[in-house]
Amino acid sequence: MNKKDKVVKSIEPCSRSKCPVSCVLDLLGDKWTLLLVRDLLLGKGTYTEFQQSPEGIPTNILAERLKRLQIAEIIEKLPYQERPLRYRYQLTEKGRDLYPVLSAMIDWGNRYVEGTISRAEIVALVAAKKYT
Amino acid sequence: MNKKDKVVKSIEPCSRSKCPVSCVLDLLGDKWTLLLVRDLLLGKGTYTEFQQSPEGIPTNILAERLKRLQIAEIIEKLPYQERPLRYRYQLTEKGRDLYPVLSAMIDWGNRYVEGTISRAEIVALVAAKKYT
DNA sequence: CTAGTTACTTGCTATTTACAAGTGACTAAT
DNA sequence: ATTAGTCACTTGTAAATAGCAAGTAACTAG
Repeated sequence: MNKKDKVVKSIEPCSRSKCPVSCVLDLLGDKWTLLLVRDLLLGKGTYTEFQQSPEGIPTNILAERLKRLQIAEIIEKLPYQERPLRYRYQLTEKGRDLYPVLSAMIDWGNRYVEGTISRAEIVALVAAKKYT
Repeated sequence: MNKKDKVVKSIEPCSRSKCPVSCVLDLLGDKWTLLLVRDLLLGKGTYTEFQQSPEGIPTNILAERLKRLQIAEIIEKLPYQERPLRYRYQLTEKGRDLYPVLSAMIDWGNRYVEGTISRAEIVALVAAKKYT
């Protein structure tokens, strides 16, 4: 095999078992992927917007995760301007339907992890365009 | 520092930001941890029961995750017999309250990942004690 | 006293992550 | 026309984590 094999392997879900939890974790089970889904749900869409989120995702990981999410058809990349041609990422229906998962995480985090900002605060920050 | 420093670092949640999603992922964002929570919700509790789950968790990872979940007070280890003394792990209230997260994942997985077994099938397998 | 079971631990290799720096396409300013 | 700047990545490398096989400790039953 060649050196230049930096192809993102599409990570066959259900490689470990047919359990839906296991399959979902094959796709989304890491520290960064659902943070991108969160950003997208909150209205972010460009590479630099993702980079600016407070967690500070490394750029190689960002690029790799965006590719995997596209392959999984959770997001799609669409041009939003010409001259210069620029793209933004957005959730597909499949991606938007991850909202209940995020929502359950927010509730649990707010209840059990001290110091987390509340759902209301998140919404307010987004409304005030102070979300970074 | 000594060689014998195999202490499980308690992974400070909120190390990256105060966002609840980020904090929850600090705790549970990997391919194995929520699978253990699933097993516990389905009634498993011993080390070998976890090992026998179809995904085949490596034993060092199993031991490490169990320690982290105890530190996070998501599970507790309780003796269930003497001679020989044996322990089983069980969810705390904090742990049981992760059910909505798992539930949302099951729904999404059933809808979007082809070939996953349905929630009904999981429940049936558990009822028939055929869940491994 | 030997074999078996349970619950891990250790050693080693392979894969993944993190961080810093670099690249290429394009545009706007001098 | 050259230079500087922005955006969206890519590359290189070190460090951390995962995966696999084997080993160990405590106990018990035969």
